[in-house]
Amino acid sequence: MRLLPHPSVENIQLTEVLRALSDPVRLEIVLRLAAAGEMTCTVAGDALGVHKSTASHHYRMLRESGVVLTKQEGRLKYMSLRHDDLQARFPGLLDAVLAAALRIPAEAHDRV
Amino acid sequence: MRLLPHPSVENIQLTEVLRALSDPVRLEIVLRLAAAGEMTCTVAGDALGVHKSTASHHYRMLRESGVVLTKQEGRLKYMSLRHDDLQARFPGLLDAVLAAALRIPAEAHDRV
DNA sequence: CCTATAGTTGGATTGTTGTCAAACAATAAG
DNA sequence: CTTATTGTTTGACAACAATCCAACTATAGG
Repeated sequence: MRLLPHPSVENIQLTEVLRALSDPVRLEIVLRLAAAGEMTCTVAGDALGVHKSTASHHYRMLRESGVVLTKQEGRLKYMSLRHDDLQARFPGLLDAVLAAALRIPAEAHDRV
Repeated sequence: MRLLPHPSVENIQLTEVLRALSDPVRLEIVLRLAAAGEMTCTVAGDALGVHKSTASHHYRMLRESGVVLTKQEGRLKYMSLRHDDLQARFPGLLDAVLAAALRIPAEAHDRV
């Protein structure tokens, strides 16, 4: 099991987290991770409507902003929300975003 | 007293709010509004380190995303946080962002 | 009417971002 | 070793965003 480079908890930046969550595709990925816990990139990126390289780009944004943790096992990469880290750094923020996103039809994240 | 065009509560988009709050300059403006309540653009934009036209651009972003309410009285424009509207639409979100931003030195919003 | 104040708009620039396509790398499995 | 699977990287491109400057609008006050 190999861990990819991530920002430490104290280096997670508020503006970068907000920026990461402000993209509809990334928000959808985060919602899936919140609903299903750890999942591979392929599963998380299924039927997102974007090219796999675009999805890969979003995985990196989410990882580098500190929103998700990625670990590699064999040829698979498992992503999971850094829920505890984010809760420690910005209490209530992720939960508020998740609740807000869930209260709205998924198609509306982009534009109503 | 004249009101500028704003999105209605139900048309406030989560991703647009997050996007609006993800800019250090705008986040600083929002912090000032949270601390001092209603204030004019000049006061809100004082010593932000950006040109007044840039600040004006940010005021519009904040208004069009639904974060602030702007009303004109004479030649002054007063901005205030749409705290109740945001609380109704995305409960806990603004408070979590404000708390997160306050817990960090202002200079760190950009980059530590 | 003239002038100062408050803020916006338009243009230009510079940098960032989201996207796809094609090529690549790494691993698992036959 | 060969092949299929998983995901990344690189390049290209268009759209967007932050910024400044200069010009503008609108209002208040003399």
